[in-house]
Amino acid sequence: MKAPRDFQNLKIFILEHNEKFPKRLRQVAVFALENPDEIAFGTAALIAGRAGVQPSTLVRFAQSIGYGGFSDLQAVFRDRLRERGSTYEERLDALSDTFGREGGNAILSGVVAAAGTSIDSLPATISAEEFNDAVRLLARAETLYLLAQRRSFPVTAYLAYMFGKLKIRVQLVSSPFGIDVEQMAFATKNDAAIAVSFAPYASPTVAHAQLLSEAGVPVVSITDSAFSPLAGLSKSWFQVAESDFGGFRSLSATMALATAIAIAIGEERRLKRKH
Amino acid sequence: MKAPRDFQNLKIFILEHNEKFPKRLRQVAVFALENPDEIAFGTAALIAGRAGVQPSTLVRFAQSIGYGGFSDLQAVFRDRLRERGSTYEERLDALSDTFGREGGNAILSGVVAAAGTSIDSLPATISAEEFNDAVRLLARAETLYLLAQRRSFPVTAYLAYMFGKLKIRVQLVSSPFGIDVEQMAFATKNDAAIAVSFAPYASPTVAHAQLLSEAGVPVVSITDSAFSPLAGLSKSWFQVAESDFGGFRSLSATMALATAIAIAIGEERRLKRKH
DNA sequence: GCTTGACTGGAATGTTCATTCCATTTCATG
DNA sequence: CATGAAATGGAATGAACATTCCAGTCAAGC
Repeated sequence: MKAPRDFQNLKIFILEHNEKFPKRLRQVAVFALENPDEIAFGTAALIAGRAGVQPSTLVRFAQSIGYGGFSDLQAVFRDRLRERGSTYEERLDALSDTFGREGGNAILSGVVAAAGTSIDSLPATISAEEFNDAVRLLARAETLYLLAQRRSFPVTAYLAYMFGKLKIRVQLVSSPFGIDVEQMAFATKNDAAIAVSFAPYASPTVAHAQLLSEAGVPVVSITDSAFSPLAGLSKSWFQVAESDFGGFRSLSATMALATAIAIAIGEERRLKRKH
Repeated sequence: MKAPRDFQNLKIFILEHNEKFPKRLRQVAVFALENPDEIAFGTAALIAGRAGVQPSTLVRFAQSIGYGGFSDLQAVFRDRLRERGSTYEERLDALSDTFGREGGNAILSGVVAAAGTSIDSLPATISAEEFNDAVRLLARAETLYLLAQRRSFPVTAYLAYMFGKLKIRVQLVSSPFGIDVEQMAFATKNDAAIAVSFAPYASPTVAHAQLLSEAGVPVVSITDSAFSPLAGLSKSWFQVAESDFGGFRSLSATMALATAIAIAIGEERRLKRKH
């Protein structure tokens, strides 16, 4: 038996052979895949204790899949951690010193790091419940009104495209024709709206959201803080904290959230239709 | 002397006190900050060898900043690696099993993981030289023509907004009026174009890019592979590999790249103006 | 129900480890 | 140049380590 020397393939290998392992060795296999960090850092005695086996069993396990011993196996788990690049936050820190001095490479890495940070922190500010509630609310709507201006406009443009593909009726309320208010007059409480705005909040977006909200149309917002004027008038709202680089914010995390919302609504409708 | 027990602050602490350390201890301090992974995994003897000091010096260093010993210090470096969440790729792997079964949370995490993967892989496909060349080319242009349709349209919408703030003249060639060709007739070789398109390549975008290219207008493209029709007719082009989740691709990485390009062009123009 | 081979627990072993200790060197200060 | 404290190198030490080994247990096959 010869197991691969890299973590990714080792994982697959172990999963495939899991049934063939005797009781205690399987115990080790399961523990290893579930607690890879423990394997990487712990000592044989410590890990064995946690996994409920003898240290010798760890060695036997490693040898049974073709490694020289436990230490050999541990090296694979350590390399896994080593090859994980540094955190986006660390990268941003490192770049903040050199901004302006270096060439375009620093700008690209900086924006990438900022986008990464934003995406990293996205799940933290959004609870599964809120997300599901909002999705259910939006999935019920006959027509979705999409509200955004300026920097946030690309988000609704993308949503409009996605909803189009999902065969969900939308009204993009950011037309250059100035008939926004007339458009929205058709909205009823059987519809719903998605409003996107970040500080400094574009006044048309807030006004439109207000108008719809007062007409009984449920509004779901994507914005940047609890102090946003959108937060108060929304049935539910999502906080997205886009990290900035040199004062510029990308839309990476907001786009990811928008994508998730669109997919989730599509999924919700698909399930409803089945019943 | 009492140094913090978490890596982030320890790093700051060491940097601040670096001058006060005696020669060998400073050697250790520098090595530790430059090779944090070595400290996390290596043994005292091994690390000492690499850093050019005696093992005892490592222990002395740790003790001099208030730690019990080297092992104590090492624990901080290990926690740093532990607390780095798993790779986006791993998260995607883990989710692929459960897609569809779980609720909206899985969808959100999935899209987030896919966006993270895309952003992770962005720097790999874009060399600093190419990026700088493209930026210089675009920074020279009098007017920038932005070409995109459908899914890629939000990217140019965002670019139009960014360039507007940077006081750079743009023409968004995706108007719903059908006067695109007439618009582009004004373009000269002193202008430039940014075209964005992914498979299946929207034919108007390709046609417009072709038109401009033949008129001697340099075109820079953002697309998804070397087989893209945009690749051939562009002065330079960027490859963005957006990972998908359940068949849907977000625009997170593309947005990050677009942001970086816009900032870099702004920076380039600012520097030019100074001279 | 007995035998055989695989599996497992736990003590034994030799090595490697972080740490301490002491002799020597270095450097600032008078 | 002399003196003392701080800094350093390197051997000494005892604890902790991975690994091996062996006796005991278990289950399958006849």
